[in-house]
Amino acid sequence: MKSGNSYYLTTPIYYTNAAPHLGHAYTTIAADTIRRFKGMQGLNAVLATGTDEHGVNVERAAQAQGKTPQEYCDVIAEEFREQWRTLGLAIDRFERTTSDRHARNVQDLFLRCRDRGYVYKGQYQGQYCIFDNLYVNEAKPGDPCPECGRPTETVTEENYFFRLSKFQDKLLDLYNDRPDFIQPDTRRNEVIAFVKQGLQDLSITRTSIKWGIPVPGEPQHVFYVWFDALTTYLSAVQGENLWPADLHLIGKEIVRFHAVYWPAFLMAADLPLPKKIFAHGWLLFENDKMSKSRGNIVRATPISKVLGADALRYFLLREVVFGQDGSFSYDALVGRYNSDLANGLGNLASRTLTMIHQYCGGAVPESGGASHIAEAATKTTAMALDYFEKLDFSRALEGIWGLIAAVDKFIVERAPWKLARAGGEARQQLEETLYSAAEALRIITALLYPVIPESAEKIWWQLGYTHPISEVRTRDLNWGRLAPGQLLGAVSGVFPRADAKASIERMRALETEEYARQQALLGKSVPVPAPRADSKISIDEFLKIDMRVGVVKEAAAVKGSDKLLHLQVDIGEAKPRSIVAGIAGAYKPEALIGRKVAIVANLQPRKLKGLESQGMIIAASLDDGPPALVSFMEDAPIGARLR
RNA sequence: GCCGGUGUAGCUCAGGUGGUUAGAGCGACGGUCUCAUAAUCCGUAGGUCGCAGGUUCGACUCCUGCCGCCGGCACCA
Repeated sequence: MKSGNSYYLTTPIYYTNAAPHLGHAYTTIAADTIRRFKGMQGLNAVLATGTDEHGVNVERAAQAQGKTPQEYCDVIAEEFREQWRTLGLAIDRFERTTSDRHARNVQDLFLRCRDRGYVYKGQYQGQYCIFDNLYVNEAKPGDPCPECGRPTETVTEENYFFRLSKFQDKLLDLYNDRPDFIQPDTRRNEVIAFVKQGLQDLSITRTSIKWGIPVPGEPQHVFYVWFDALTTYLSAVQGENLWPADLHLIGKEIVRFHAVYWPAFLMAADLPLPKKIFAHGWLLFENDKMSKSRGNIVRATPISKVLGADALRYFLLREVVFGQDGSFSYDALVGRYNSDLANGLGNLASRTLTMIHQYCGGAVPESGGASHIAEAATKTTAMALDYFEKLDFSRALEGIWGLIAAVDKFIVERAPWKLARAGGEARQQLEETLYSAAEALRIITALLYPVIPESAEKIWWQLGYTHPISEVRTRDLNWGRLAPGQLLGAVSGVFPRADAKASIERMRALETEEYARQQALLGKSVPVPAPRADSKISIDEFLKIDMRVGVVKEAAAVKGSDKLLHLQVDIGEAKPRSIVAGIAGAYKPEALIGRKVAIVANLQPRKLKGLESQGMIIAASLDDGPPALVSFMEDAPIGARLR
């Protein structure tokens, strides 16, 4: 049972296939912010994160470095831990899929599901690449392996299956009864649409993988990804009365696993379901998707080293609407930093505290404050708390900055420096002004603690407090709590203005270093799928592939497909080859006619959308980028062989 | 192809159930104060509200079609 005063939230557990980058940091920073906010509400907030360490990719990465999987994972898991430490994130539990208690949990969950009749042994049939030891879930017989391009083989093996098909109605009821279960609504709608079209049973074990948690009593079976990974949410707080989780914070790419599979597993095991799943959007880098193949992944620590972790936290939560995709760029980051943090909050703190030192001997003056500022502060507080509760961070921050602007304006209107010179009756006005500014600053600072904890605490000390800001509760946000007579601490700038050009250069330089360091950690062959030593092929093997120069005679879009073009390619044979190619995203049919291309001529024909494809067009492409057709600088004769 | 979302100032975005001169923040430009981090504050410039029709006395706001972008499914990988 869960204790009423607690709030348990999780991030996904991160796959040890990659080193931590800004995307990981984004989720974890948001989670840390929520955790602190819940703490401010007086709840015992517990944040769990961790690492997903099983599977073939990890096994292979370890092997490439001559390490055991466990040794390899120890290094990467520590890298994640260290990352969160460096960023000052308050991680309460760090669960690894390789922990003993987790293995027992996965096995228990499995047994509970099996005992209730939701698990059965069946035949898995699918495509498998022997070379890469990889299951290609959606591939059809004859399809190439996405990793190495070799043909996949149809394998049949004995697996355990989970009866996901039994849960369609229960899941739909769940989404219907608890509209907040999946947020934002667009994700919810997608999940409902997905479940409505029917669910297939899920293979949850494999026999060909070794690096994983064994099925009880049958060690040749090992649990496959999601059954293992999702269960860490239970393992992380085992025996702590914290389950069910109040919030699973995830990225939108793993919504299905959390919103469909996970509740089904739990229902099957008769365990309570998490309260809410919130999927945030992707962080783009200067409007492009961050991906390994583009080489535009950014890491968090270089940013925090130059502008501070709080600058990054503020930027991510202010600039990006939580739940939608957002864009990171160094320019925008520094822009936000200077305009909002340095000129806005930092400057307000600096001017307010300095004036109290100069005009009031460093003690909070005696006053109730100006009523319209008190009102504005009260309104802003209510609004910001409401937005925080809804995880609408950008709106909350926007509102808080409205209050900062109001106080700045008020200071200029009152001109305390003039009041101080005037003396006499102006004294009371001066004190009211400075009390208002200081009290507003106190409230603003406390409200911002979940988002910028380190800087908020600095301002907090400067306001003269001796207890940590983490002890502030929402009721303390009421106007008038700042005690007159309280002696301020020494003033020092919290967000010094940044030279845009210099700081960007510095961040870029550090980023390069950090990238190199992480690459070394991972072993070179992991991030860039370069050919490995044992993947060399003989010339004979190569010559089996018959590549020919051809010219496109006809090209047309394929009905009912976004990606396919149907081409007629002349390679000097009696009849042009009919070739179906997935290049519609990059090429208009008419632009291809007459173009010289390279094709693989001895590929087994196959049917795509009812059209026979008698070959394959050679194109260069990244995982997620548009393909670029191979072409020739010099005139290449039709039918010529490539070798 | 089906479903959903979206397209408003240079940038990021607000604009319940249609109604006087379409807003904010940042950026730019001009000015001001001097407590403060060349900060603050005041002001100015800048928008055919994706395009084309339609409904209406009147549409950014409703309807239809088209175009662009994003996502889900299918498909592909």
